[in-house]
Amino acid sequence: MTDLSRVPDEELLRLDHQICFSLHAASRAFGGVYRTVLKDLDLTYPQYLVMLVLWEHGELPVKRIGEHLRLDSGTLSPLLKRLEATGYVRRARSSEDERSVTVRLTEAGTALRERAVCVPRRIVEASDLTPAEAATLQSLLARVTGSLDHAAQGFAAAPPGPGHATG
Amino acid sequence: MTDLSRVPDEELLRLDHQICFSLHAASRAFGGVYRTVLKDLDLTYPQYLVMLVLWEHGELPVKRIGEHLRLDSGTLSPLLKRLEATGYVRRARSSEDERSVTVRLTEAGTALRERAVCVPRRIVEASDLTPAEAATLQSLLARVTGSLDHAAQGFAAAPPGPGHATG
DNA sequence: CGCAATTGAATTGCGCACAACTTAAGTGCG
DNA sequence: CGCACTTAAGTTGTGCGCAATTCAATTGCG
Repeated sequence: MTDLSRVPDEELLRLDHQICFSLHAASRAFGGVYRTVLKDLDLTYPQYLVMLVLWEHGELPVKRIGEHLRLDSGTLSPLLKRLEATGYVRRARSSEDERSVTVRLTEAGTALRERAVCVPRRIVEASDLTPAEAATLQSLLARVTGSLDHAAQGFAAAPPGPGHATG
Repeated sequence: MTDLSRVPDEELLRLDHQICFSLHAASRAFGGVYRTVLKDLDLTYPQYLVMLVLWEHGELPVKRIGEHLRLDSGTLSPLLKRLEATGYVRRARSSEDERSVTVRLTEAGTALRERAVCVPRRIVEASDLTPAEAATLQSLLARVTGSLDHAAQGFAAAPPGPGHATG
């Protein structure tokens, strides 16, 4: 088991280049393929994510959508306006709580699901991963995201503390 | 070995939700941690990537930086202007080829490396991955990026061609 | 040489991500 | 009740990422 504390900083600087850059590049590569595939549906990639959430859960307040996707109103408000302009969703203030805005699918938005059903297969094929690899990748990413979010919380709590290895 | 063609579309739609979203979320989670860690250095995450390239390769034309990071001048031009405004790089037209702009580190930019050396360790610790896991993740991401780029090329080359499944 | 094609940066326009702030609605405690 | 606090959306400003366009410099070919 490699002891991280023994690896010199200089080397980590290169390793880091590999990992952070790989993730950055992979994310953009996915974005590019989604962009191509989703063009026919008049959706961007983040808009597609919102539609997936709505197809799965039905109507939701903006807040809930944000929780599913970890996005705040600063990102979602204009995005949802564009989805509404395209005609896929409708936004309406909740009558029970006037602060809340409920987003629900229009007929066009519901119907779009039929046309979107072929998207995942095209992406998975383009990625050229076996289901097992995809599963490995997915679980590693989920773990990393959890750890990083946890660490980010720590940063907020404990300012510029010196090396506090999570272990 | 799971045969992808047997998995129903409906299920893929959910699986896809998992994979694409995981990557998206992980990328943003990394971004958040980098943002925190890099704030002291007056660098954004993409600016940090550029600095890594320059620290490794010395002065480079914009074109070369773009090749290393897969970014075009539309992204790099304003980013490099900001790096120049911060005082980390200087841009100058090449005398041999007036079309080309050479980017080189200033003293401050070179000196920054010393202060950036601790960044990777903090990120790796925050991600809570073992070196082996990091290696697995990195290689999977590299493969996916390659495949996706290749597929994207295919989209460009063969416009609305009939089913040319990548196999 | 002369002119079309190519190349490298930069610019413009759009959309996403996020921080910081604003506004309006709900909640709670004295 | 009244007033401070919290919460949900929205707005503003900055910085990516990318497509499309522009412009100048270079290259290539007749």
